Amino acid sequence: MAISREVSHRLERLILDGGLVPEQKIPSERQLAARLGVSRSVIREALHELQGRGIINTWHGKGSFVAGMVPKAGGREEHSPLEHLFESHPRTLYDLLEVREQLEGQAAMLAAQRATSMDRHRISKAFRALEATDPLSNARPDHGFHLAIVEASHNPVLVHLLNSLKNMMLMTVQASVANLNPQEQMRRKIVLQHRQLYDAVIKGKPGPAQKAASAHVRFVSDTLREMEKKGSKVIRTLAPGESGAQQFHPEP
Amino acid sequence: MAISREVSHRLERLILDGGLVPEQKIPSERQLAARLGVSRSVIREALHELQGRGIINTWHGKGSFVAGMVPKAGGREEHSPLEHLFESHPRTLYDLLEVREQLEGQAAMLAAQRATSMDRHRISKAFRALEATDPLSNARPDHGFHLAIVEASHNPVLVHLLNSLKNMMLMTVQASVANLNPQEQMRRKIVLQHRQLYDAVIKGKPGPAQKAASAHVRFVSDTLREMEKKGSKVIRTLAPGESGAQQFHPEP
DNA sequence: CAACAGCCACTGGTCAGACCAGTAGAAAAG
DNA sequence: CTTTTCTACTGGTCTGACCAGTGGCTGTTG
Repeated sequence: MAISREVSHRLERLILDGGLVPEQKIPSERQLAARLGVSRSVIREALHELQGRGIINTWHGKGSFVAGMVPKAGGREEHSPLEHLFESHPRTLYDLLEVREQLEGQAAMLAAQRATSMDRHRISKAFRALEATDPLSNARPDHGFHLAIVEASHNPVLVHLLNSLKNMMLMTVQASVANLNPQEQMRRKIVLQHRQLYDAVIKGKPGPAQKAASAHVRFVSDTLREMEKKGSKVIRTLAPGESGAQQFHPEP
Repeated sequence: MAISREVSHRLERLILDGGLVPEQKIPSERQLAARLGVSRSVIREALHELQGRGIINTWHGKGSFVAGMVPKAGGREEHSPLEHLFESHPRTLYDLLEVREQLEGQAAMLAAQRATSMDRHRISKAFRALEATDPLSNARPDHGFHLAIVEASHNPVLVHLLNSLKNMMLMTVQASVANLNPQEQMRRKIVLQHRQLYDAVIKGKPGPAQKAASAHVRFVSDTLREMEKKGSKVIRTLAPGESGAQQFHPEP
């Protein structure tokens, strides 16, 4: 097998296992060449393969960076069968939340088991940003916090699925925080749930982490349901400029 | 924009527009370099991008050829990022099984709760077919049984996800039954697990149903792992004629 | 004649070193 | 202090060489 192929596989594996994390800078071509004992051409060809499959982004003069493993929002409009179903039957939202409840729980459990010190650091950072921000103004910290946990599960399949589900939700429903936070009472509960989840994951308690994450999604789902029942219109429009997915893909 | 990117785009466009036909040989790197007035490095990097996307295949000493899009029954041939990842990193199989363990459990639980009389009838029918068939000869009854249960969960998101995951598995690994059944001992265990799952769902016991389904997937995963460790090559080729995608769409 | 071995002109794969072109931070100028 | 300039990075391109598979042509040999 060609060396460049081996290199690209090695890097890809490293990224999937969490050795290299989204947004993280990859060593320069010259450094990689020296460290792996191959010529720079080989490195460049390997990096171009990864570019081709959207795993890394490269900027002239700055370097190469790991891209998020999320389906691209920009570019081609591929309406998957599921998305189609989703648009025509908004009630599917609760089916989706039902599945998310399960998967977020599993992700939190695995994160509590497998998180490396760097994972914990990223989760903590995201958590601090979450607590520092007013959730009303911005949904990003909330996404960042949950994403950090999911990625700490070191299961690329899980990462991909949850990202798809979340993006799909955002196409129909404004992020849950925007819907729920207005009520101060709700806001407090959510903050508490986040803290419980954070503690469980950081302290490496799989069981409590799973329960906390599941309960959180469950709470959001139940509350949305109740709001709709009471006639409060759930915001189903997307805030302009917030595709929910693009933020992880600053296109080169 | 980098020249190599322009070249790869130009070639991709050419291929998509039909200027270059699958199986057709692409001009040699040196020819392309001379004809486009760029260095060979640029051509090689562009070709590596196309390789990364699975658009071309390259063989040392022979040349580069336009990859034939695998003609699937459905017609749509989008190599999702996840599928791509999956083909090049077989270890992801266990990540996938890890997620399936969770989702199949949830599906069984919901099925036990929500199955209508018609659902029960379909499940029973599929179960009888499963017990009547020799699993060695055909994997369809096994799929049919699990599918009936998943559909009885009445959660379209769950149905869709598990269907996708199963299809993805079949692209890399021959259906688990084909790998496991040869050992009579394994076969008995699997039959027993199926029966437990069936009983729990039909009798409307959510908890046991969930556990049975999860345990079943877990057992398959563990066994596959063990087989690979012992050196037994897990069949990773697809049986001819079974595309794995068409057989799970009996939906009207 | 046919079958074989060897040669040779391809193909892609790798290497080395040079230079161009953006970027960002440090140092010098205002 | 702010602004400009310099400098040490980053990736992008080019050149020319050599290694390594592939397959066809050719001369030898049975």
